[in-house]
Amino acid sequence: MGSDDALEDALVRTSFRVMAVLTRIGSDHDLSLTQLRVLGLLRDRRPRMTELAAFLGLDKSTMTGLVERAERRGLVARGKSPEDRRAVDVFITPAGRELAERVQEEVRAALAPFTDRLRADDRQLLTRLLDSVSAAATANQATRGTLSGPTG
Amino acid sequence: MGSDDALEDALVRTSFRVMAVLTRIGSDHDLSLTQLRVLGLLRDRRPRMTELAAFLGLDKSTMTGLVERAERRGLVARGKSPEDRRAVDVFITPAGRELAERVQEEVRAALAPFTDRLRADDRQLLTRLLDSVSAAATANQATRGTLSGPTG
DNA sequence: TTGACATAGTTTGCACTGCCAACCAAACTC
DNA sequence: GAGTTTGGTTGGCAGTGCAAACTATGTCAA
Repeated sequence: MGSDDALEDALVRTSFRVMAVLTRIGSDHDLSLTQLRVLGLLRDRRPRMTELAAFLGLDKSTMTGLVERAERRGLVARGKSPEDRRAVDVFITPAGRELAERVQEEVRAALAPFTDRLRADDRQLLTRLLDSVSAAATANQATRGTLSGPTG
Repeated sequence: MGSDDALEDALVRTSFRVMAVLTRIGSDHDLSLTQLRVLGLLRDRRPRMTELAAFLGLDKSTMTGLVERAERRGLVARGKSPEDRRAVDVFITPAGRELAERVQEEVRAALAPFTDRLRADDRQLLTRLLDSVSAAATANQATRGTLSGPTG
């Protein structure tokens, strides 16, 4: 098999570091990791509750509370779909967008010190490699995500 | 400064993918991300409650419940320190160690498909670059973490 | 030695996260 | 139009995590 697992272990270690940064910055703004993701997702989407839940890998009942609290804070809003009167779609408010952008900047700034010690060409290389890994994960997730529907 | 933020964004994206894998595998074994970390940490340490909390960046009161539940499941145990009768140190049980190792293998296996599409030399390169980033993060965290602990 | 203060953990109370099962309402199906 | 599926909410439950209050032990100084 894959001889040694150094790469997998390094991915896990690094991910925990990154999540620690995200958690800290999120909590500075009273946002959980999940809410951070929601805000990020809504920046360029206007999904329905169920779609949002699928994106996040959460149960739809979890979304109700998540959106409800974010709505109470004025970060997102719910709209009724004209096509399907059952459906509720979720979108980000101007305040939510502003917060999402501020948080993104803070995250970038907080991560920069860790990546700055790399040379410019290494930075570019790392970006490419991570994108490659991430893309593989996405493709795989899409495969599984589809399965979660009606059948196998 | 750093011109574009592609690297920081790639780190965040990849980290979310990795955490999704960890979350899924953890939940297969009824373990939260935090419990996964606890078990991992205890594999080669026998810290006190407060040290453990500092490692994880959590409040000590949070540790009480976390350890209590893991102890109830027989994964960890508490021991009284002979030097300081206030102190409680935490260690992993054989069952806990076995579970931790099984989970680690599953995580490696689950991540392998994503990294396998890289060529061997790219894998090695990525490992080196991630370790470099991770090490920088550790140094930085150590600086902050140490302040709460006894000393440097 | 005693009194003041610091440290290690626990307890209590609170809000949030996330799941499941049950439910309602609107769509689709035959 | 009865039966089923789909979209979302509700209620109940366990776990996570924080903050404040508390107990017990340790430390330091007068």
